[in-house]
Amino acid sequence: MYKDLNPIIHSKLRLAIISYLVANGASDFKQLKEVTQATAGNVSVQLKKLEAAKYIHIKKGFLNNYQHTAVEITPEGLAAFEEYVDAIKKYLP
Amino acid sequence: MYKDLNPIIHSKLRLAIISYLVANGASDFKQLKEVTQATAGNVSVQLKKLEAAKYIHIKKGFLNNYQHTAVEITPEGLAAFEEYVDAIKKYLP
DNA sequence: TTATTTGGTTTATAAAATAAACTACTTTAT
DNA sequence: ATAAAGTAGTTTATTTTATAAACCAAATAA
Repeated sequence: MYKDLNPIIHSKLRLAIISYLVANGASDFKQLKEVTQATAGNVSVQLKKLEAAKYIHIKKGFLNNYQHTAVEITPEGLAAFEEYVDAIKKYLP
Repeated sequence: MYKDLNPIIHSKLRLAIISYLVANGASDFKQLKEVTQATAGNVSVQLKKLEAAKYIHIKKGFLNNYQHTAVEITPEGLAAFEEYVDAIKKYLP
């Protein structure tokens, strides 16, 4: 069933972000923007949606006097990603 | 880059439809509606988008007095699907 | 001190996804 | 013969999404 693809994960940019977090551990706003090559606005919006879904945790602070937004995946986020992977694999040869 | 995921294929329902066509050859409206468990309206809209992208070919006719909409994937559709598969695999463990 | 850069957020808009309502024709029941 | 029900889809309306442009605040450089 096509609805098995969790729409929170399925978004192109959110999938890229979650996938990166799963593969590389914790990250931050700047790095996620770089690796995805998305605009800052888009990254900001999608991080908020992932946080609202409790798939990531966002911690704002400072690093070398500049603001710094740390991002880490939650256990729920990891579980949702794994479910998503199982679901989408059914569509791939 | 997250933009490598072809948005025409990436849609949940369109991915289910294209994937089914690739795996099972030609199909028709009714069968695609059944296997995806989507509403008729949603199937109708997504088939039109796939046709507009020239990823499928739609042939309307009659079968046992009832209208019948045959659907088959085009070579462009198959190529786009294969590219999509390569792209999304980069996000999966 | 006035630019410029860094690190973001908010806002505006266009595009998507989806289901409800509708159309047209066929078959069945009365 | 005609009303009711079923088949096969399309169109329309509505809610979400995705996205980038414009914006904001603080730090550093000129």
